Amino acid sequence: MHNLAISIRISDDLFIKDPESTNLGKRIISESIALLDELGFEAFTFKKLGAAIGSPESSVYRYFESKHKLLIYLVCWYWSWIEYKIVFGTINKSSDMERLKTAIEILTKPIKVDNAFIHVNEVLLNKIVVSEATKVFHTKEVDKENDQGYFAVYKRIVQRVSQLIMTINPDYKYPNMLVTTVIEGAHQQVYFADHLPSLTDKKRGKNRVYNFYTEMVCKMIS
Amino acid sequence: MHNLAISIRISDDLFIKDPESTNLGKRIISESIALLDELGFEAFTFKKLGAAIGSPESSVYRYFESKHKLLIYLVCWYWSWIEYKIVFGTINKSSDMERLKTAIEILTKPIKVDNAFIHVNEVLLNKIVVSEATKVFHTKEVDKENDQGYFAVYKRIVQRVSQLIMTINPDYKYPNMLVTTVIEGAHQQVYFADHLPSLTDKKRGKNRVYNFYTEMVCKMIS
DNA sequence: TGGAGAATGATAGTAATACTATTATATTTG
DNA sequence: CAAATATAATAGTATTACTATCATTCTCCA
Repeated sequence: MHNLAISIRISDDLFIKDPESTNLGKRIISESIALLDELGFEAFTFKKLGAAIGSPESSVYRYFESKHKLLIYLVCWYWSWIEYKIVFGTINKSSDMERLKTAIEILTKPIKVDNAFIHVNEVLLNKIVVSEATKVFHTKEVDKENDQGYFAVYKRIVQRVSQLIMTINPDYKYPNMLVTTVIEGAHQQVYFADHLPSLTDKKRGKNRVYNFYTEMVCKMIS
Repeated sequence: MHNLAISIRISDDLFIKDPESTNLGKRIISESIALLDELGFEAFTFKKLGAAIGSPESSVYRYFESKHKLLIYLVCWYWSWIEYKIVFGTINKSSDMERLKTAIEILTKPIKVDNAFIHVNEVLLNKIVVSEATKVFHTKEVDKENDQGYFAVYKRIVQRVSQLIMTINPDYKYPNMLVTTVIEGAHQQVYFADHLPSLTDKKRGKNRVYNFYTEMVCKMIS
């Protein structure tokens, strides 16, 4: 169908050798997604990943310095992909309010596969982001890694949506708080639905996360 | 001042030997809080903790099975303490709305030391909860640990506040989502203010987290 | 007061993890 | 076809997250 000549560009600092540049690199990406989903970040090791792709762990280390950096790489990839979806999804909308609602939809509704990137399973990657992404910045190295620019894409998405909000209501006081509350909250509700259902409201149907956070944004900025 | 004969009761499953029952146990608690704050969960080890209290790591293992269980213990202790503050803080209020606002205040405003528990520094413990608590349930063992009841206190707090909301507005559709969004969001905003300031709205002053989430709850349930 | 039982200390050991290093063998490319 | 590059195969290291054992100290109560 639509096979665009688009590739997601990730900061050079996140890898030793660009995994997009070789076959082995792409297998590292696709298998690490599968394995991270299966084992979780703690039990995931480069040795196991090596076994999964039929290569020694030393080969993986030629692409990524550590499993932590690999996780950041994947999360960055995810947010870059989301940013691209937001940009292209909002470009043709006729009002800021419509643009805002589309952005929230992309950020809160379940993910669908995107065949434009064959070695990345976006549905699994979203699951990983939902369950593991907090570990990316909840470490003692946050400040250093923030200085390195690892969280730039995420921050840019927040800025974009905040700016939409500020266009709609220039007096609104807490645009960043509202946007991060929505983005992180949405992931949290999905995780709770799977593992701690009493912490969410599962009965409210399939679009409850989208409905809840859309209503939240509308009420807050009006 | 007020030195109540109250002690926080934690589920037996979280420790091998009750740390409240001995002097060494209490030192394990107080030093683990200091060390976790200093090193972060990843760099924290029982060996280092042993060194800090002048005991071999094997002694620490007589109290806690693993550093993960110790973290859960501390987080549980924290939420039990918060629950006690909510219960006693709301008991004398004259309306449900006042009770709700008090609960939100306790959940979103900065923590002050509580001299009732000498071996626990609640301010540090709150910092640990803010930076490390997501690791408690973002593991592959969530479901098992949930079955063991490790998250009961947290869930009970969510239920309490949800019920307050439902008393005020029995038609409100998403009480649990709203409450968890507030609790987790408040911690997140504090973490962002320290490490990723562009993701929050620091300019909005000291009570911005409380103000933002109080406004959110009021607007959402009205 | 003395002795049993419990708590702690001292020390050792193990499998796994998160790497680094080295050399040999493919594979690509000019 | 040679040179450069990528990968495989293998080994090694410090640290982690434990478990095990035995000696010492403390405590409490008969």
